[in-house]
Amino acid sequence: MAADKAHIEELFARGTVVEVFPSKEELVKKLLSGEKIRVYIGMDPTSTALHLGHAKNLIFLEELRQLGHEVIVLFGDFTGQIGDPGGKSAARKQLTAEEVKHNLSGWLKQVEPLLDFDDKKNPALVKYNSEWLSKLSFSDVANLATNFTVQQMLERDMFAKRIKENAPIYLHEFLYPLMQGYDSVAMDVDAELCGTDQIFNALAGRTLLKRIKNKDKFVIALNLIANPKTGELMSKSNGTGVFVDQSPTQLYGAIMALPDPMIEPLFLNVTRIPLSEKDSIMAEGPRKAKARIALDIVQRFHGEKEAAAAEKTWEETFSKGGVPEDMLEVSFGTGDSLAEVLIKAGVIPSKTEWRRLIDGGAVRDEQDEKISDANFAPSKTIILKIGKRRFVKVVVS
RNA sequence: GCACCGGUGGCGGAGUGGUCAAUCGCACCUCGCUGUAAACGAGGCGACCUAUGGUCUUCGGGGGUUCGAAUCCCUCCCGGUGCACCA
Repeated sequence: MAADKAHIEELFARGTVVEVFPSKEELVKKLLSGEKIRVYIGMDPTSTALHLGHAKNLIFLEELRQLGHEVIVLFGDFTGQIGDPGGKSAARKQLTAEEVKHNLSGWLKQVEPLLDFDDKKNPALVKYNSEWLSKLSFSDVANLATNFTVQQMLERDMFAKRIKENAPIYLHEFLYPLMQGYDSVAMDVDAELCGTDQIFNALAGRTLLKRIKNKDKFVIALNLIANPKTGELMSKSNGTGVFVDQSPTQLYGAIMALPDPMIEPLFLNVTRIPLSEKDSIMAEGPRKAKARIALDIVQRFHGEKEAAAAEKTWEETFSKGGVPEDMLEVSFGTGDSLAEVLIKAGVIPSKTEWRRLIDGGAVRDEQDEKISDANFAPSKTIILKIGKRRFVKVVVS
C-alpha cells in the first residue's frame, strides 16, 4: 500500500494527537513504511448518545482506514458493566446488561456515518469485548493481575487523588485497566487510539501485549476537546456537549450555540476542512467561521443535501425569527389543558414551570405575540415558541 | 469489633427545635442586549390548586419525643478517622 505522506502530515498537524507511546517519531515511521497495521479504539457505551468528542476520535480512525490500515471499533459491552473508575470520589456506576444493550443499539447508528463499514477492500470492523472477557476464568484474571503491582495501579492520577482525599477505592476498579488491557491481547492489535484520559488503561494493554505476545503496541493518545478559554471539557454534565443523535437542524443549531472559543478546536479536530483554509475562514469572523464548521460537521453525519437544508432552516428560524420546519407536534383536543399536553410531550417539566415561563414572557405564538394566560387554550392549530429554542406545533383536533 | 466525626436540593456548602420549601456560590431556565456566541443587567429555580393566599411532599432509611423536627432521642444503612484484631 502507498503511504500518503501529505495525508499523514496533515493529520498530525491538526494537533489531535497529543502523545504517542513509545514515540511520535516511531509511529510516523511505521505509518510511512507502508506496512498495514491493526488499530482499534474502545468505547464503553455509558450513555445513549455520542458527542463530538467521541466523533473526533472515530473520524481520526476513519482516516487511518483510508490510509489502508485495519481499523476496529471495539464496544466495551463487558467493561461498561464494570465501570471505568471516574474522577469522582465514588466509583462510577456500573451499568446493567440491559442498559449496555440499550445504549449500544444507539451508538452503532451514530458511529456508522463516521466510518466506512462497507468498503469492499478494507471495511472498518466492529467488535465487542464480552466476546473474550466473559470467557476468562478467575485464574485467568489472577494471572493477568500478576503483571501489575498495586503501586502501579495507584499511580493512576484518579486513584492518587482519591487516596489524598481519603475517598474509597474499590478493588474491582483495579480490574478495569486489566480488562481493557486484555482487549489489546485478544485482538492482537498494533495500535490503540484513546483519549488522554485513557492513557493509563491503554498502557496497561501495552504492558500486557509486551508480556504475553512480546509485541510493542502503539498508544496514540488524542486530545479531549475543551473550551480553551474556560478549560471546560466537552461533556454532557457541563452542558458543552454536542450530541450527534440529533436531526440535522438540531445538530447545526447546537454547534451554533457553542461559545466562540470552541470554533478552533472543532475546526482542527472534528472537521476535515484543509488546514490551508483555516486562516481565511477564521478571518471572516466568529459567526461565519462557526457556520462553516457547523455545515461541515452536519454534512459528515447527514450528507450535503441535509446539511444545506439545515443551514437554510436555521438561518430562517433564528436569523430571521421564523420557526423550524421539523418541530414537535402535539395534538390538542377540546377540554385539554395545554400545560398537561406539553408536560406529556416532555416540552416542559411541570405546570408550575409553565406558569413561570408564561409569567416571564417566554411563551409566544408564531407572530411573536406573547401568551400571558397560563390557561390559554388554542382554538386552532398554532405554533408555540417557548424561550429561544423550544418550538411546538399544537394541532387542534 | 470499639470510639469519634459526618450523610442537606444537579454539585459545592450554610442551617443545628418554630420566622425553613431550607442563606449563599456554581450549574441550569427565562427576559433584556446580541451573532441561538461571550460579557453584562434583571428575574426564576419541589409540586399542585378555585392562587398577592393555600395544600402536599422534601434535608441517608425507619421509629420516637414535641403543639411544632433538617435541627432532640432510639435504631438501621452508608462514608471518613483513630484504636484493636489479623491463623
